[in-house]
Amino acid sequence: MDPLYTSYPLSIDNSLTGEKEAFVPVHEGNVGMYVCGPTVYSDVHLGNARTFTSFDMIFRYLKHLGYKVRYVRNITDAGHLENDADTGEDKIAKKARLEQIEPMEIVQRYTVDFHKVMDALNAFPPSIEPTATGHISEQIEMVQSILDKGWAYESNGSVYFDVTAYNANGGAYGILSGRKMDELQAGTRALDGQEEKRNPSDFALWKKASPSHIMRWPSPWSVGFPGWHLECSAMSTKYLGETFDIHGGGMDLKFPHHECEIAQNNACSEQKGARYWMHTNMLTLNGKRMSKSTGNTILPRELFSGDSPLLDKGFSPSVVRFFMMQAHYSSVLDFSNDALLAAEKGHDRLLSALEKLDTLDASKESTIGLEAWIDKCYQAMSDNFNTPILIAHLFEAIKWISSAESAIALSSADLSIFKAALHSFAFDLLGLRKKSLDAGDAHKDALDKAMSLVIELRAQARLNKDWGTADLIRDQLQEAGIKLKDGAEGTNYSL
RNA sequence: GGUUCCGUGGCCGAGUGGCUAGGCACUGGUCUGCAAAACCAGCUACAGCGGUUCGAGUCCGCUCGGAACCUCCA
Repeated sequence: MDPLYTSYPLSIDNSLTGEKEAFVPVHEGNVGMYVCGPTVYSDVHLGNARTFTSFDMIFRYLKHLGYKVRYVRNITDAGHLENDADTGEDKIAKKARLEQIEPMEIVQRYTVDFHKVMDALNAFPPSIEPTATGHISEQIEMVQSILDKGWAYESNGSVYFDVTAYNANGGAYGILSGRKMDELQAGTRALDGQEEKRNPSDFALWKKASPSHIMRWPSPWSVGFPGWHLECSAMSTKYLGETFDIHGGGMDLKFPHHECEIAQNNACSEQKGARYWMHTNMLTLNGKRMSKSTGNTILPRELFSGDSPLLDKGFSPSVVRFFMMQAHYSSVLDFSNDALLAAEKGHDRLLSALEKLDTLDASKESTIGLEAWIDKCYQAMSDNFNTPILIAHLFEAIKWISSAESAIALSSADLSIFKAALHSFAFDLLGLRKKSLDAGDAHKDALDKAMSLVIELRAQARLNKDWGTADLIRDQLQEAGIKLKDGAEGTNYSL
């Protein structure tokens, strides 16, 4: 049987060209995808979580289509300059000194935290999660190779990429972000080492370490650390090759980070690295950019627990994920208490319909066009991963399932196809998770038994028209966070 | 100031020139001891002003408003 990607060919909005393009991988049937990971010097924030959740969905769909995917997402644990430090000191080292611990201790703590958040959001780990500090020699080799080409120069122990020379020799710095060279000259500020550069738009490939800089490695030029953009070029090349399929990251990395990456890759191997660039959009909170200084910020764990002045309550990771999937990855998404509340209701309705799916009976014949429906779902996803459209189609199916009089009938063959399709769309692709999986099963069993007893007692009271007792039970349970739902076939409850 | 992008019904959010996206809220109904839940039905918007077109939410121009980037940032 042919893989799904032949029936539902994928198209991707390529930010390198600005066009939506048919996706054709370098090696048929295989996909190499590199996504810029987090800098692990503080708590992962919600924006990071959105980006990585989007790429998790993309990873899931690529695999679902039948591709063999190698998904590489790095951990940046070295090499970024502190923006408000005039020492040119490593971000991680600076924080370490403030907290009086080892840099790698910071890295470890926030890496673990990051993994916890992504796990809660039901994101698969990438195939490879390389660290910048684990790939210093590869980065040094890359610097050397660019120097050999003549597109970089050494200055006082540091090495800078020579943007002017690169562009004079056929390079296209600015190709991704649409920036023109002359526009890049203005508006620079007094960064450390600026006087070492020939040109303000040149960027560091290797930086000589100041005496206070803790993270440092020997190199042919100085004891120092790699430049801001080098790790991604080095690691994507190492694990995916000089030319690979997809490179992703947040929109904010487009310039300068990804622009520099392309230049570095191109300078080394005359390949541009990735053929398809995908940029996920930003997340705002109550219509504004998140900012710690104004208090307009929220951490994933605060979102889950509700421990924030901006929220009435906590939202389960599956609800958060559903909320994110209701918007397209390439659109700005605004987080707010009200929007989350609305998403939660939709999410819960979707999941309870999926539970009801198991109780559906098969008929002799099908009365709906199941094939056409499944086709629509795949076409939405294959059209640049349009999860909001997929969700709209899912709600159409929900209507079929939950109509009281069973508006539809499905043959037993179709019923199992229908079940399998819904499960794979909701759980395998969107990555939603059933609530019951969160609670311990033993507790759940015990609660079920206790509740059926309470429900039985209330049913007796109602039979005796003892409304006082019946309503007391209902109201007290409500206060305890348990909601009774009276239906035609008896009463059940939800937490 | 420059680059990129966005402004869709009460709210959130899809829309790839012509065919009701969807969710939440709301209103009516079914059900019900009451309520909730559930189910059924209704709710037709595209910032403003011009232009192109037989036809524009969708293309072009201008105006207003917003976002990201231009300095580390998903």
